[in-house]
Amino acid sequence: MSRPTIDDVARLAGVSIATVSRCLHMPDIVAAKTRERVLSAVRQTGYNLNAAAQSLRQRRSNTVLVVVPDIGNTFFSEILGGIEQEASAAGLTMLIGDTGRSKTREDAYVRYLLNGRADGALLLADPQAAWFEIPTRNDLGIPPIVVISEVGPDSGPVAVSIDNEAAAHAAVNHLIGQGHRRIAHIAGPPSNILTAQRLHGYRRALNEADLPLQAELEFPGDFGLLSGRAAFDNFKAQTERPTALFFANDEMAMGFLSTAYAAGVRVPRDVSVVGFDDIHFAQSCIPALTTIRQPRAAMGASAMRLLLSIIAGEAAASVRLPYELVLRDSTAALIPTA
Amino acid sequence: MSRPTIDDVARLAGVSIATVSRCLHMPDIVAAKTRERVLSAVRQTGYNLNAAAQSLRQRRSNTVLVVVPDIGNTFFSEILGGIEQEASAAGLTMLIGDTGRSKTREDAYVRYLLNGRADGALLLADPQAAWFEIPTRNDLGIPPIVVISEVGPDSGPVAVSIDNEAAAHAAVNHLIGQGHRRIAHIAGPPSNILTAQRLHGYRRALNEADLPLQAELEFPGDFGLLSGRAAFDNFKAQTERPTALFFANDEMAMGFLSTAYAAGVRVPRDVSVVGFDDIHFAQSCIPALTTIRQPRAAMGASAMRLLLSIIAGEAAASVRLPYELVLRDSTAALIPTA
DNA sequence: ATTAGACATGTAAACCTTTACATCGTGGCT
DNA sequence: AGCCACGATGTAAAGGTTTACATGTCTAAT
Repeated sequence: MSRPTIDDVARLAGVSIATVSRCLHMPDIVAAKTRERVLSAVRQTGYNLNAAAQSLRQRRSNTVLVVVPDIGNTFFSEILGGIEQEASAAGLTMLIGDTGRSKTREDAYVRYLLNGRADGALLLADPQAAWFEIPTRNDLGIPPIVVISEVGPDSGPVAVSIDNEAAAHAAVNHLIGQGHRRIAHIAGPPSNILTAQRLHGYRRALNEADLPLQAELEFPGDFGLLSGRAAFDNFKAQTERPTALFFANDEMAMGFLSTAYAAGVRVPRDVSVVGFDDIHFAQSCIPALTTIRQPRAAMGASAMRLLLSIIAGEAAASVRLPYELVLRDSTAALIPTA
Repeated sequence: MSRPTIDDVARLAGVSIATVSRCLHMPDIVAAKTRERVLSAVRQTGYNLNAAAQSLRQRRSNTVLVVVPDIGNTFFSEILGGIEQEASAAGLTMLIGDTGRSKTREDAYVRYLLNGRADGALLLADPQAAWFEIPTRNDLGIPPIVVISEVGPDSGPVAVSIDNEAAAHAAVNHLIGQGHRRIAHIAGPPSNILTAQRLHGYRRALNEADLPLQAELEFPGDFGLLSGRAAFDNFKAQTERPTALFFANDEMAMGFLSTAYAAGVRVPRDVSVVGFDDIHFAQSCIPALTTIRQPRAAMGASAMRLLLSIIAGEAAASVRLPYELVLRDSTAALIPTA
């Protein structure tokens, strides 16, 4: 009826429960003959370890929680790969919590961590308030947290990120270098910390090239396909259209590309486009998208290693990794109009 | 140094641990004044429930594990949304395990479930062997499993799916209805159960229209962007090119679209394209992709409800949900060549 | 022959909750 | 006045491991 326990195995094998436990975790210190008998009893009973009891006793769960704002965002998958690699090398199981940007769900995962179901958490982007209300006092035995992507200026938790401001600056500089003078920026959602940083990079690049900042060239956006479409309408409505667009992420750029194509506006002939993130589909856009690549696998791995060392009680500081401007076919030198 | 326990709270509030527990779970049966004192003690100590102890005592974890073969595949996100909704309504936390199609990782999640860390599991697509070696004997207290998408003919576990064979048939029939006679199919990976079913649908449609099955019209594929590109090379190399292509998923179709575009082959003028899944980006392909939509949210919700009822000890049978052929711009009537 | 030590196994405590049952006090009823 | 019932709280057992320590056996060195 109910799960077999270690007692059942011990009884069947004619040994004590301590020996069973040892067979399972340190097989080499138990006599070969005994071990064989025990393992056979394990098979016969269909025994499985009770993780709750184990966690309770060991005061750890051998699990790492990765909290993602939106699984649908393809940006995250490669990061997860990097995390998994390091996690499983350290004997931890990686579990993903998808908040769907909902406060309720987010709270559920905060509780999950606080209740000791995970030995630590990795937060991907867009960290909402709930996580920062967690006291970091490890005198309370609260599991450590590492943030991937940016954290606010108060920078409570340890973080792994690229320099978003510099990357945005590089992207816009590339456009300026190609002769563009009227460059628009489609921003991310205002709530996102990255939005401000990428916007700053955009503005700084314009400033340094003595180009004017114009409010009508800063389009709102929310990182979704639809924002990209809206950006096209916005673009089209302008009396003096920008010749280049810098999107705060690839998905919006893709939304723009398809809408523009349908409306007969050609990229890069009529307008150059730069994205941000280098998501999987960026290479198969039409045209292939020039964008900023973040070293996603490395970011994940790096964050996981950081988390592990904090769990191990070592001091650890935030890490900044290099980005890369990937030149593809969506940008071209400005053709001076006659 | 270490986590505060319920004892610490009880001592501080001057009550027994039973009262503390009651305050946390059934606040209304404890006197208002006491409750207040206890809750304040909880705040002061920074107490958090120890999930391991709770699970151990209650013999359940209030967690559902969702196993995904590849988080990067955007196909899954909407399914997860449907699952989450039902799960949280039932008071369960949804956790995602990403196997990355690796046997090792998959085993890790099997163990996770078997160890009682989750009260049940939902498998998304591509179920590998490991899961089916799990004895379903619930006399051993093994948590139940529900599969989303197809299961093999032996159909051990309960499943939620669409009729892939019929859907493929409908897709190809649409092409035939538009006058196409030479229709190719780009299959999924041979290991995937869906591959065979979609292939059968394709073949049956051809058969019913008295069109010959030709080996050179059945391209291999693996559901990835690159297979789509390879399909283009394959397409281009044929002496008598197909006039329509039915891809076993959208991602491959997208790979084809961008390659074809770059090579000057126009869709749907030169060749019609149908995908499968209706992933997020299908609407913003160039041209927008005709495809089969699976009711993803409904599939997730349905599977979760099924799992819940099995957990509750009720009998439950597999469910089949309706699909939909979404007509967009990548297919057109065949223009008879002069 | 005696004993130190290595090796294999057993004993029992600790990990932290939940919950059935017991206790105690109070107010309402007869 | 005495009793019942009920509401609020306490007591203690149970849930299944891991692991420090104890025990016992055997080998090898003196």
